[in-house]
Amino acid sequence: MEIEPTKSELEILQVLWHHGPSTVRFVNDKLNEQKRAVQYTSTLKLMQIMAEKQMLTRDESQMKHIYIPLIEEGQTKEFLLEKFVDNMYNGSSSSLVMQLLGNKKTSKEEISELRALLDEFDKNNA
Amino acid sequence: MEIEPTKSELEILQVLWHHGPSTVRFVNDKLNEQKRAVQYTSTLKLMQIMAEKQMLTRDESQMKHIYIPLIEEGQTKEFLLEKFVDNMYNGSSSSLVMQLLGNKKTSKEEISELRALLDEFDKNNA
DNA sequence: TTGTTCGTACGAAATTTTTCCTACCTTTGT
DNA sequence: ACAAAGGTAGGAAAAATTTCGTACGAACAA
Repeated sequence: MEIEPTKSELEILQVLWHHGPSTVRFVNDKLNEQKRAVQYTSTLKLMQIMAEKQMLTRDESQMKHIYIPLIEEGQTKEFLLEKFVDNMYNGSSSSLVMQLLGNKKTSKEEISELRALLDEFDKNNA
Repeated sequence: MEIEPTKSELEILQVLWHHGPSTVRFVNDKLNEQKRAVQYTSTLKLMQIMAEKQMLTRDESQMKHIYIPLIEEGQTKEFLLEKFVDNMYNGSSSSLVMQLLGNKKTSKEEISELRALLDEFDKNNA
């Protein structure tokens, strides 16, 4: 993995990962709903660039091109998370989680969820 | 908190947080040791800009100015982590931790560390 | 004293990322 | 047929970030 999506590229990838292959129009609408105001041609341009970079591919058989992510969600996020942990917490995952637990915005539900995950993990790795 | 350090700014902040108030020379040396080749004047410029932005302040009483972080480590990292979780995992911390657990690079030690953290947390919040 | 080293200031340039204008083509509705 | 709506392509510009050259003063060593 040598591909590091920029902030805006990641926004687009999220839409495609979440909703599957989509037109530019669809992605642009989602961004405007969920994120911020952005012109159609800006999104178009970015997605074209992403296709050049081999981050996406597209089906041009119809006039409305369908864009398809070429990089896999889990793999990409794992890569980005690893970089984040390295940069911010000197590679220590537990430091990150400690920060998470100290964060007021992390809800009780999230925390019991965390505990369940860890139990599950232990069970499978006993 | 409205201050969002850039990638390079964060590198500088990490040095200052870790080593305390420092000269440009010191920070630049650390960056070259730990990160990548970068000219002295580049680091200088960046730290001057950060001072303008009120991210740092400096003691100019000596010729070698001493730069001091104005934003707090924990608070800043919490903010950045929250944004990361929002952007990448739609705000779900447990999704992030799940990714962490699935990551081969997360060691067994890290995981028992995690479990200990969670136990500790529960004890204090029973 | 004099030259070398080390510091800051400043401006400009290079790079990266993001945004949008314009042109032009296709589809659709009247 | 024709206008309106919606599509892509491409270039340029804007914005954000990063890098560095040059000038010049202070400290220091010979």
